[in-house]
Amino acid sequence: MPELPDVETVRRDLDRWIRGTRIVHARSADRRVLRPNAPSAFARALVGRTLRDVARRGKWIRIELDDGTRVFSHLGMTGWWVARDGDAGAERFERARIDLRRREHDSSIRYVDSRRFGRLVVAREDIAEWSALGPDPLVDGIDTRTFAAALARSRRSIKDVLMDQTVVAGIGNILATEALWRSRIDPRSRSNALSAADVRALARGLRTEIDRELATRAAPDGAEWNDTFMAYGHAGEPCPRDGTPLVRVVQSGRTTTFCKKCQILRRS
DNA sequence: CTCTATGTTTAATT
DNA sequence: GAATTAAACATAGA
Repeated sequence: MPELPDVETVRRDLDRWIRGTRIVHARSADRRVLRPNAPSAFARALVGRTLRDVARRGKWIRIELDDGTRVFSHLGMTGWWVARDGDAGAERFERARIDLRRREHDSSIRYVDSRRFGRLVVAREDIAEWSALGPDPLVDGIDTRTFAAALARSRRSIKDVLMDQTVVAGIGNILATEALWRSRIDPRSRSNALSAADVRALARGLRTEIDRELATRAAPDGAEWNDTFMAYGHAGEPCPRDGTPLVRVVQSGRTTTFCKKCQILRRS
């Protein structure tokens, strides 16, 4: 589920479901997802409060309550939120539920996460993970000068640097793979070897791919996980641009798929 | 049974 | 000390 466009889609859903409602029950027994808080603290902080707004930076969602309490949600690899009727039974892999009172009938939102890499953190102020995030492409935009400076600072591969949440928040394996394909840059290129034109192309590629994925998720058929990618997940298939078979390499433990012909290795 | 997976943190190694 | 890399986490699906 996770990566900027997916998380933004969840943020919009949550905002629609919960803004202005009052929490009548809250429960989670999952110490792993709640870390470092205890289950009792989660319920105690939420019950009776009214939900204000839902913000997002990178892959983190921040829900603000009327007393200033903040609930941070990270979806990990397999997390998402669903809305149900107040009396609906538990979902498969449900890790937390928040029951809401609204005019006529009650509703309930559920956090579902099979692998439990996601987190739900209750705090009185912003948590370190949130504050450490770099600029968000939608909230702040990607400033070419700042972006270029950050890329020039590292000798790591451009693929690794793109996924560094302190450089740009919200880029995961898919966005990095797709943006590099769009900007015709070999993912193994050293970050500090990119030219000014490369940096501009990459910023554009990121923005284009984010907008495209957001539109895909907002489409009426609502497809959440349909394969609309040019390179990601297509190793061995022809590059949509020039037909050369896409190759697969592993960088920092993550699969990267790219075209050796049109994605050129930058060397300094 | 084996392999891979949209992510992050931490331990180990260079 | 900084930078890399591997392992770990927990579970599903091919």
